[in-house]
Amino acid sequence: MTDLFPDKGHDHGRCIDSALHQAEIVAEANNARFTNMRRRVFTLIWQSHKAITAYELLDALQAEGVRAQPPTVYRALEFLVGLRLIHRIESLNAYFGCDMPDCEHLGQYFICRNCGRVAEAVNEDMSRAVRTAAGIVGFKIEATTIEIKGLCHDCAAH
Amino acid sequence: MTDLFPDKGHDHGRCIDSALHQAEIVAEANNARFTNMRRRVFTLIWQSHKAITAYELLDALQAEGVRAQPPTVYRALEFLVGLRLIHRIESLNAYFGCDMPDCEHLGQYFICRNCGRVAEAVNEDMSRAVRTAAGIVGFKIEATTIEIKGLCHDCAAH
DNA sequence: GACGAAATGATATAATATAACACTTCAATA
DNA sequence: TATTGAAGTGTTATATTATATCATTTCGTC
Repeated sequence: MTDLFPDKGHDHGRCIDSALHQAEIVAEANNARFTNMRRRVFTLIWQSHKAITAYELLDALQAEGVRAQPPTVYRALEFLVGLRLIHRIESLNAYFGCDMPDCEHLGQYFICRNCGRVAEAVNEDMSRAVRTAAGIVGFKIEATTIEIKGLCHDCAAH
Repeated sequence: MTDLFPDKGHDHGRCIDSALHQAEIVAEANNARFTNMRRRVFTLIWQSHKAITAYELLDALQAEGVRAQPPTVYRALEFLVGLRLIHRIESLNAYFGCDMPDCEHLGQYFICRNCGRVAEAVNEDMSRAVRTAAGIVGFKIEATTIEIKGLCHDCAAH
């Protein structure tokens, strides 16, 4: 078994740094401006491996002393989702950092209801199953949402 | 190709009747009361093959002369979702009638962004892929959301 | 430095959802 | 059949999530 969820002792500072670095590259490649506000929001999202809501981000920004309003947060989120630097988890109305923003992928999200952590997986069998099912019914796919709720390995064990 | 979406000329009255009939059976089997309000909401959801939001339902009820408030609608929805008589489409914040409430299934929803229709499919390859992926990472599944947006066969053709 | 496009600020409000408490309905049964 | 208790619904208020609109600022380009 390979646990997708990060170790308890993992060096989270490195997670964030690496994500930021990748994000800068992606933004650059898209001729998009990775502004201060966007960087702040992105960094806040990466503070944990949980999904975070727009208003939690807003509170966090305000706690940092930034005078922000909802539209500011939603704009940053829209930007980041657009570049696939983060993903929106529909069933939580929340956002989650993507750790493979440089390749197009159909991600599936495992969401632990106990610890709140989210892990993204890419699974070719699943992608193929979706494509095949769509093909059979003549459906032209534009976006796919796969969200799986339950207990992560750690939480299921306790 | 088998189009999951109903024919233009299909007898929708029969859809509704059949759904209502099945719903009554399911409710009975669960010792649950299929009250007037719940029946009204259920019937409204089945008025079309589109997903409908809570507030659209509320408006429809009020248009029928029923003096309803949001909690009334949300309670009926909760009841119906609980019995799996309807499904919530997370990415639309909307609800959709299930046409196979009598068997437990992992459904996937094809949502046409042009005509708004939704079709539910059950696909064993996909279910297996989800289970396998979860097994590999030691995740205990409790609920799965699969929503696919794009163009249905009819709309893609035009 | 002037200009225009993009980003952000600011205010207001729309859309979605739930908490809390009062009242009614209904089926079981005393 | 009257009682009663649980389930359902009514009602009011409010929480949560999201967007529209217009003013101002920032920033790269000329």
